[in-house]
Amino acid sequence: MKPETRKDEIIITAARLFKEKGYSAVTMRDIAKAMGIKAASLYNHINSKQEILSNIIITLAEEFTKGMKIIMNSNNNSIDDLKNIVDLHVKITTNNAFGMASLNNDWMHLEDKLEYYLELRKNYENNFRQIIELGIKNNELVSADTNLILFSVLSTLRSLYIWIPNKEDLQNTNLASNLSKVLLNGIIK
Amino acid sequence: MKPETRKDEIIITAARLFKEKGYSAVTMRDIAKAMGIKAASLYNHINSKQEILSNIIITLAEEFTKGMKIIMNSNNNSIDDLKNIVDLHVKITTNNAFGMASLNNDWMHLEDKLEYYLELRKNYENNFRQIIELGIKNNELVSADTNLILFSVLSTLRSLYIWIPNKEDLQNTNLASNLSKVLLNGIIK
DNA sequence: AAACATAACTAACAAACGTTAGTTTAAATA
DNA sequence: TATTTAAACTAACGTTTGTTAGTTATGTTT
Repeated sequence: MKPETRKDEIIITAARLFKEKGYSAVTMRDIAKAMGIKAASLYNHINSKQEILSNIIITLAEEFTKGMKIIMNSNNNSIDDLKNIVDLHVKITTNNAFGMASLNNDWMHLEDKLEYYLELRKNYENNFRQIIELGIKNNELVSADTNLILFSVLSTLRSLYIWIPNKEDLQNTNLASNLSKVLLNGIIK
Repeated sequence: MKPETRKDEIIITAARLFKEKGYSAVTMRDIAKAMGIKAASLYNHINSKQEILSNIIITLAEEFTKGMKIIMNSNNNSIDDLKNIVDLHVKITTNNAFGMASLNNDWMHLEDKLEYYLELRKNYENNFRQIIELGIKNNELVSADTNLILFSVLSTLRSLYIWIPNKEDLQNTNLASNLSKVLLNGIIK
């Protein structure tokens, strides 16, 4: 996530501040100050505070959608699908941990894009659930409650943004495979 | 979490709204409206908005501290300790899922009580880590990275507040034991 | 009946909010 | 050199924010 345009710089700066205090607690003056300019100057590059938020969230949500589509279209078994989902979360979160905080905590402040976001999320979860159900059906996974497995795995993956920036000792090359072991060993048959 | 005093009613109402939109996005007028009164009337019962937040969060944080102390003082093996921690989270979250949202997402808006909260949280995580380390040392748990196990389990437990209110199909009597299986089977030797 | 307590109210405050309008500066292009 | 463009600026706007002060209504206790 390197800034290419001035608009990108604003979005990246905002995402960093949104992670620390949440969307509602960050003012346009906060964002401007972090960039060394005045709040009004931001409006040469963006149309509204809301636009910053939806840019952060929708970009990420679409990355997940795209990644999931590739996984669903592959002909792997369920366990490899799950490992690829872990990889997907680790990769996206490593590239943009700040943005992931907004995705997790500030999606309800989306206005125009709220409905679209909720649809993307619903579809993502449904695909995830489908992979788990198929794994149970094919006897690759233990037959625990599907929603409980989904909840457990997804909760951990969604919390990655909190831990990844703080832990260089968990080097990211191995993080995904180590995480897969801890997360999936309990449900693999 | 039944309201006993008018102050309790305010805190419970506020917690519900805080869960939906976050502390910063909820106004005193929002809270008042939800109770059918005017914002100024709230100040007959509480001293500030901040007081509402710290009441919600510190009460819960101290419940966790108390529960952890009991677990640490028992002479159980590590696996039973972990199961008891799962129970503790399920119990507290079931009783006050709204408040748990504030604990997870709005702790950074604590002012006077921030330092105290961070200390409670640090101690809790250290105790949790200690239990895992002892389990590995005693050959009860697989020797994966301690912090990775801690992160994985704690992420799921901290996200319970999102799922518990929506899922009556996961009946709470069995939730804790089912969750223990999914969460812990992967790390138990 | 008088005094008190509880819990609401109206009205207003200063500060902070997102945003707009119009202007200036400096660098790139013609 | 003249023109254009990018990106900053100052000043202000109407609104919303948390909060305070003083008042009123309704029961409860003396």
